[in-house]
Amino acid sequence: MSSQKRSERAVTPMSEDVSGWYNDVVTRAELADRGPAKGTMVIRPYGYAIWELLQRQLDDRFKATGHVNAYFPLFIPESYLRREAEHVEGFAPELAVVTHAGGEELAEPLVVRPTSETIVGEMYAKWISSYRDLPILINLWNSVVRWELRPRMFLRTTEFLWQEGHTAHADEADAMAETLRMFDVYDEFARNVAAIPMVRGEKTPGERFAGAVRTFTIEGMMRDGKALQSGTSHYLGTNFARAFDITYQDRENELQHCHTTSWGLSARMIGATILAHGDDRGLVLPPRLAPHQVVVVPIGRGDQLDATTAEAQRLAAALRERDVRVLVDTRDQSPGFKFNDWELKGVPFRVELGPRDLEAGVAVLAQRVGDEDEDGRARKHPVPLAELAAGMPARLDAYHDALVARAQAFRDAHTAVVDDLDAFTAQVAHGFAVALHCGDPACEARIQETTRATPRCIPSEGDEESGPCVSCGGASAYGRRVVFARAY
RNA sequence: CGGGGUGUGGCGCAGCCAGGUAGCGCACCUGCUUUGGGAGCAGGGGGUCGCCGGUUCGAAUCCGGCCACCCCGACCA
Repeated sequence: MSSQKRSERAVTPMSEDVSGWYNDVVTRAELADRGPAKGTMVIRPYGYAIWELLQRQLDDRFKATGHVNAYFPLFIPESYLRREAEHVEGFAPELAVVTHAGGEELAEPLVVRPTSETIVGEMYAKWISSYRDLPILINLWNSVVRWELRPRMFLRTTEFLWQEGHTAHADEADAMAETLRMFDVYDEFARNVAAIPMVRGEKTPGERFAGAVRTFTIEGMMRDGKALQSGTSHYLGTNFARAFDITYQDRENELQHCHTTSWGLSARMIGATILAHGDDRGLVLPPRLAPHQVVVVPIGRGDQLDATTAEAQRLAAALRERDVRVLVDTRDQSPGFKFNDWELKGVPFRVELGPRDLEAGVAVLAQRVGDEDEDGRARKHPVPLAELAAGMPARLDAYHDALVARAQAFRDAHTAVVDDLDAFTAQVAHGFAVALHCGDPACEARIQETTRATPRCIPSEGDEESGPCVSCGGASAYGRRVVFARAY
């Protein structure tokens, strides 16, 4: 093939233009497409299959920790938002408001939910009256709308899919335990399902959720060294309980305010997966989020193709028996086309099955990443057909572990402790800077202005340390170092 | 909202400077040949040239205005 043809089909190299690369991968791998209205996107079947896998595995974890699902309305009376001062202030700029409906102006405008704390609070107030009603542990799978100035598919769209958990508890200890429990669930999920080792920690006051007392976050490092907030868990104290009268009578017959929590993880996690694992060939999917973990490509023509296709189907059946998601690609395309197509789509393992292989009783196995030759091409290994299916679950697990290790190594290589502003500025250009900070919001703002980096979190793991602020030289806050990075 | 860029078949582009009614590659359809890294040949379908107005015998092309989208900032899961 001519090199011209090739470059036309390949995605924009990541090294050249990360945004261009990202857009190419999302559209060419058929994960999503832009919707007609600004900031909207259509999640295509391949992308939605990833979402369904993510959703199911996360939902299992919610159920295992005692939560139940429910559905709350899309429309919220505007006045509800106003009841919690910080909450309104935080969300006012990105609200979509419905003022007309049924051909008439509404008596009270309705906001399209940007998040559901307020309407959940209103209903919880109605449902909770005794300590016997607590805790209440509800999760919502829905979409929310936040009017974004600069949309990017999966990372920041006007409407996005997510889940939001909302819980109410008798006291702070209970609510804090819940906040941290779900924080752990997110962290574990990110590592064990999305294969992304997260930096976990607490948000600084300036970065906290509007209306929260404490916010915990998992931050992933993308291949360009930028941070992506990938899940947050909030302890809301009694802020919403006081705003919405969520009260209960305790054993002593005293009226008490509930302590509430909320926690959310969105389809942005798909964006995180793309940006954390992808390469110049396209998408790299972790096996537990891959709609097809194995694709089998039968090769040959005429009767030979019939024979290899039949064998491919037998192999696929054996793989399915072991709960491997497998697809036999019987499209009327050349084998080379299929190899490239499935590499672009990030499928972990590819099996080639040709006449020569049938003869030898083997199949040719290649993996998407982690086993390349000098030219960067996936090595091909003949594997006895009889052993392929039985060994696949272990191979998938090993592949997952290798992705985690690779991402971890990348993150470590792009994270550095820095103690002066020059080193800080250089570091955030390509990774995370771990620095002492005074905690002054004005100082945070100055850092962002000059370096475009923001405090991502105060890491949960980390030695106690104090000293001069990396920026202003004032006394450090938090008793430990803060992770700074440019963020998506 | 500031700075940069782009609008021409589904996608990527040329044509515009020197106006004459649209072309290339990919994709698509049909047929034959092919199938171990993006197949070949032949035939074919598909475009109000972002929108509105102006100049002109005639506008994708020149002039004025508007709009949309993308990228980089400010806001954000």
